Amino acid sequence: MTSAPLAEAAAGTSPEPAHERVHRALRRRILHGELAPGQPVTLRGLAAALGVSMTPAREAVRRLTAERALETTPTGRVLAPVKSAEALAELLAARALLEPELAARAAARADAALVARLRSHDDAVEAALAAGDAATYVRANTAFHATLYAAARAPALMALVESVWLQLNPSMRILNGRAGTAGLADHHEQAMAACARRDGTAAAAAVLADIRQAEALIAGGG
Amino acid sequence: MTSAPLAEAAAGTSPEPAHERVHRALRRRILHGELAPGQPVTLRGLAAALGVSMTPAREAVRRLTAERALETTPTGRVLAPVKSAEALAELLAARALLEPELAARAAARADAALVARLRSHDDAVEAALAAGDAATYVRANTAFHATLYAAARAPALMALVESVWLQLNPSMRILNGRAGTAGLADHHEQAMAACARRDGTAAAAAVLADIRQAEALIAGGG
DNA sequence: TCCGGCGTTTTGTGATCACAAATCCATGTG
DNA sequence: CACATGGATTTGTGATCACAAAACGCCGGA
Repeated sequence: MTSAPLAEAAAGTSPEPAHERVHRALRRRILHGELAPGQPVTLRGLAAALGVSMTPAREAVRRLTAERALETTPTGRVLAPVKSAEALAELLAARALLEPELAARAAARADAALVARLRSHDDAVEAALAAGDAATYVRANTAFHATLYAAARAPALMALVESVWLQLNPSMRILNGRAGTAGLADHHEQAMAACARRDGTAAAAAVLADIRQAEALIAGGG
Repeated sequence: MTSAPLAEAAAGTSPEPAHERVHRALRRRILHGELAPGQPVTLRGLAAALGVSMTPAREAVRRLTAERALETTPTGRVLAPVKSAEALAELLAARALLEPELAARAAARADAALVARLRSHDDAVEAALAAGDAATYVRANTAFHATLYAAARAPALMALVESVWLQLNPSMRILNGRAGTAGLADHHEQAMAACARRDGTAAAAAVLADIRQAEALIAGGG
């Protein structure tokens, strides 16, 4: 197997370790909500799927479990965690504490290019919402927030928020699947307007409202 | 050569994996500030120090790097991260966002036993401060906060805060080494009083003041 | 005294293997 | 028809190995 060491060796510029590639691939799947809660992740299966041996697969899984994106049972089995309603509420509380700060910092550094990228992601959000495509919605919504916060240039805070998303997104997919109502993008609009004005306070308020809306959705959906 | 599989096998109740033991041991060292920033951590060295092979050592290191407690250079070397002043400020900002919430939740659930445990840890803090023992101070101070927040029963928030501590503590040791001033425990006193009264707001305020003091310390120390 | 080059040693990486435990599934029994 | 029980299979774990690259130290020259 893995008879082909991949053509990227020809590029020469990026001798990326295999375990990092596995980590990013699995992380992306989780962040996009493609991994259902409770779904097991086997080392051999993951390794075979990406054409590597068990060792880098194990390293990638360990990293994700450290980020709480995966869960290890007492017997060593690894699976996407099933979050209780209380756990989801706690994660949303964490978002409510962290993300407004990130939004405020981002808005203070915003420029036209950022607003344009945000607009592009928000269009995708609304399109997915209209089409009832839950998976695409989660991906686009995450991309919107990630793009906004990246402008804050606060890597440590960003890492904390991403850890929360990794825990939240698998469950969000199911949640949004049954709550495909409209009008969810209003706060995105406010956030973009705040960025255009470099208004950090308004951006923080918009993001907080966005999160509060998600909280209400969970509380309502039970 | 790990000739002795440890007597814990006799207990029978906990067949704990080796990689978890390595992870906890290394994590404890980092949390206690025993690992100086920039100090390298070699896989073989770590494995030999704990009597295991490279594989579990590698897994433990991966977990810690995922928690941002360790850093990987482009060449694969692993070392305790050297934080810039901006990075430290960002981490303290994260503490200021998260810990007051945890303190408020903890105070609402506080009982006499908790206050007693906090008192015990705070005594150790003041003793270490008086003795100028930086390492013990970091350990006792962390134990005080950890004990308080554990009462909040918010595991996800707690995990985020612990990740911040892991990044902060190695640098804190150096910082406190040169700033051994007195009167630092006042906010701990206020926090314990707030817990005794079940006053969440006051507990949050006390913790926030504690963190602001640390921020001022860093800003002053430059 | 400082600096560049070269060989040795150290180090991370990924694959493979043996082993024990857990899981799964089918079968038989009440 | 529900449920326990048996064995076959899957799975995580930890050790070991070969390999390439990086780090280190030494030495000679300017």
